[in-house]
Amino acid sequence: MPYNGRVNSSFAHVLGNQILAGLNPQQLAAVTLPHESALILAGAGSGKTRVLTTRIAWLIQTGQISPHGLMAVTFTNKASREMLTRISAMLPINTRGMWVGTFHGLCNRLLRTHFRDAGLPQTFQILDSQDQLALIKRLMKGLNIDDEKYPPRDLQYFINGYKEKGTRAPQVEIYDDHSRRLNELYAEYDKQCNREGVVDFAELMLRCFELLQRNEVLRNHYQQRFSHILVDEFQDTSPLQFRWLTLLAGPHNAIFAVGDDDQSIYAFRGASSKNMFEFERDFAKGRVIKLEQNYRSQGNILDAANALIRHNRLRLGKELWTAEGQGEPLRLFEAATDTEEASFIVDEVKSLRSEGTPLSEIALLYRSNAQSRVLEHALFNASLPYRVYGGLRFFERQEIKHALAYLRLIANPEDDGALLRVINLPTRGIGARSLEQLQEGSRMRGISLWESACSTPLAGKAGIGVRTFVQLIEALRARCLGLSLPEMVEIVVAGSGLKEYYEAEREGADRIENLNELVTAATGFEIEAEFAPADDSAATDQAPISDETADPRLRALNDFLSHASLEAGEHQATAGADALQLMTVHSAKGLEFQAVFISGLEEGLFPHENSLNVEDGVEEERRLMYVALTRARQRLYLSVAQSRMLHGQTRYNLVSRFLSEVPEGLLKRLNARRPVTYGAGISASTWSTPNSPRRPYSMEPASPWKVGQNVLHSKFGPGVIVNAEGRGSDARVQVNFRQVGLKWLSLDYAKLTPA
DNA sequence: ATTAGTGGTGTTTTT
DNA sequence: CACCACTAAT
Repeated sequence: MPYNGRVNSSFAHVLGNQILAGLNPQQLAAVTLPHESALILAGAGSGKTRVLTTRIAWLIQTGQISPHGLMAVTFTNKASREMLTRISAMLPINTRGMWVGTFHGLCNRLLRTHFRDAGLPQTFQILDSQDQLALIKRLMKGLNIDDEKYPPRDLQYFINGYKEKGTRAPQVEIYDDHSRRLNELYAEYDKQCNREGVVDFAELMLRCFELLQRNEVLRNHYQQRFSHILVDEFQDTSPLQFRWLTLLAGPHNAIFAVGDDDQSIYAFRGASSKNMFEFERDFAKGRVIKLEQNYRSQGNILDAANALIRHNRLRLGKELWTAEGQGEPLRLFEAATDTEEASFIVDEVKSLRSEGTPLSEIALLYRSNAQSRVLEHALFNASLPYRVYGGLRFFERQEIKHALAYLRLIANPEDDGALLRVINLPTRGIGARSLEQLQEGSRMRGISLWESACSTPLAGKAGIGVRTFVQLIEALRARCLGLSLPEMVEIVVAGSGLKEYYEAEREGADRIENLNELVTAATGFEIEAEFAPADDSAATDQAPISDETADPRLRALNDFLSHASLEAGEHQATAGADALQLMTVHSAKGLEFQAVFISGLEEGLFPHENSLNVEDGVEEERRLMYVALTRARQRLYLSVAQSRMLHGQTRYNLVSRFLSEVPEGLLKRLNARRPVTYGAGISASTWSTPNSPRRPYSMEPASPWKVGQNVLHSKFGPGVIVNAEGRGSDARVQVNFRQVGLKWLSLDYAKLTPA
């Protein structure tokens, strides 16, 4: 629907009232702020998304801007979809052409439109983290770098870290030989990306930033266009993203930043909630609105969350409250093993379901993806339907990546990574030796592997294989031009030989299934794209500055490939069905459920052990726990497993410190710990477990000190035995103490008491 | 050239 | 345990 510039005022008045109805005073104030930058400190469940979308609707409805005159940025694709859905529910406009998206999505859009100005090929491809790591390894091998001394992962971290700060290799400060070498590799890596026409995630941001900084005409154009910039989850912005925002805002535009410093959980990715302090000081200039009324969770849940987060020092300060009642206490279950924890969860889920809670309203949260296995196993055996978010996503599966590599080669033959992935898959008799020759050739002549493959005649079988491959790609490309996207994918899937390859595999059935699914995904993608034909270019071409439209025959393919990298895809079976929701705490951010299980509340896991040595690491973990707690509306379960199978071996952990930060009065312990006597007068304590009365160690001869035993030391405090050796007076045990960590103690000497 | 098998190693969270 | 990199056998 075309925008008329101004809406009939009485019409706007009526609709405006409808839009604003039901907002609390703080929300209303935020929604109707004047055209100035402001910071909205919005606690969990305080109607953050509602405020954001209502402001957009209000700005448009009252004629202050057109749908093209604003930009709204989110972090996840989920969030941006949600925003678009809500806007279209409020306003009778076509949201397709609006600039609402993730940072990376919007940067991609800008770079595609101005690829020439950005110094990129029209068909540049996006590397996901896997692709990036593969490129780094390849680069290092080519340069004969010792990957013991310079682990590829470290280099990846080094490169991304600097890119997220907006620093190119020449500007990096060098401290020692090691960082000098890393930085040389950073420069080499960027050169290689440029040669191949590929761009990693961080590069997408940085390239776009530099484009706007360097090109005044473009910058002015977009500054004039986006008079309002709205940012969701502002606490998660990196320094570079912050500078990108302020560059687009220029001196006159307003940035409406919504965020919650207590929910900042992406510091590891370069995010810094310091941006919030800086933004308040330099842009919002004291215009801060706090949204503290929570509309989601009942009192006890909020009390727990507030009590927990008070242990953090670095806060802007904010306390959630609710007009609803206290509700139920939090339910705590302490299991002996991870398996027992899982079967407890299964039992509870079953009874929740029988009480009428839809499975889709129940979430199982955990700190790390690896924890989902045990839960999935138990759910599968209980035949409860579930859906796992995260983990290996659709577009990250190897068979899909292989198919995409063929498509990428058709779009951009310079993409060495794509070529290496499929030149010998299915096998064409091209082995390591021949590949080395090709790589050597392209390194010497400074050309891509593709060119090398086209021009270097190799002897024997390999030579035939290479020629077959080159001809195959060229034939596929020729057949694809002029076809629709799903037809292209169809042809590539059928013509690449991938299907035959997987048919020969024993476990290839799922993979073939996924390849067929890829064609479906392409069909769905094309249908969506058709809803917004030239909507965007119409708006962009207000000024004659965009590069000529991409070859339309490749445009669809390129868009699809970008989509595959940027939105790896919650593309899974059982999507619509009523199923339990399994996900990491990170991916639960922004969601809410009637009942939530937080499992694995153990030291080393949550908080994660890797966070303990990081500056303010535990505070970030605590914020993560805060996010987890505030996902629940009515019922919240917390569970601990005393022992857990991890990395292939059983580990014994202490109960998470976060549990002791939740006031005891808010908890209902589902299994009270009580002393149990074993053997000849040897007193031990164990966990009373109604669901599985037999514990593993009840099978073994009684002994006072067993691995897994909780103990109390007069000096070191509480701990758990993690290891034991020796007999009689030589007997020693290794204890993991809450306060002082691991210690070996002689049983003859140390004053240990069972706890 | 390809594959199967071995041994060593490292593991958070995501666009 | 799962993913590599490397080796030995085909």
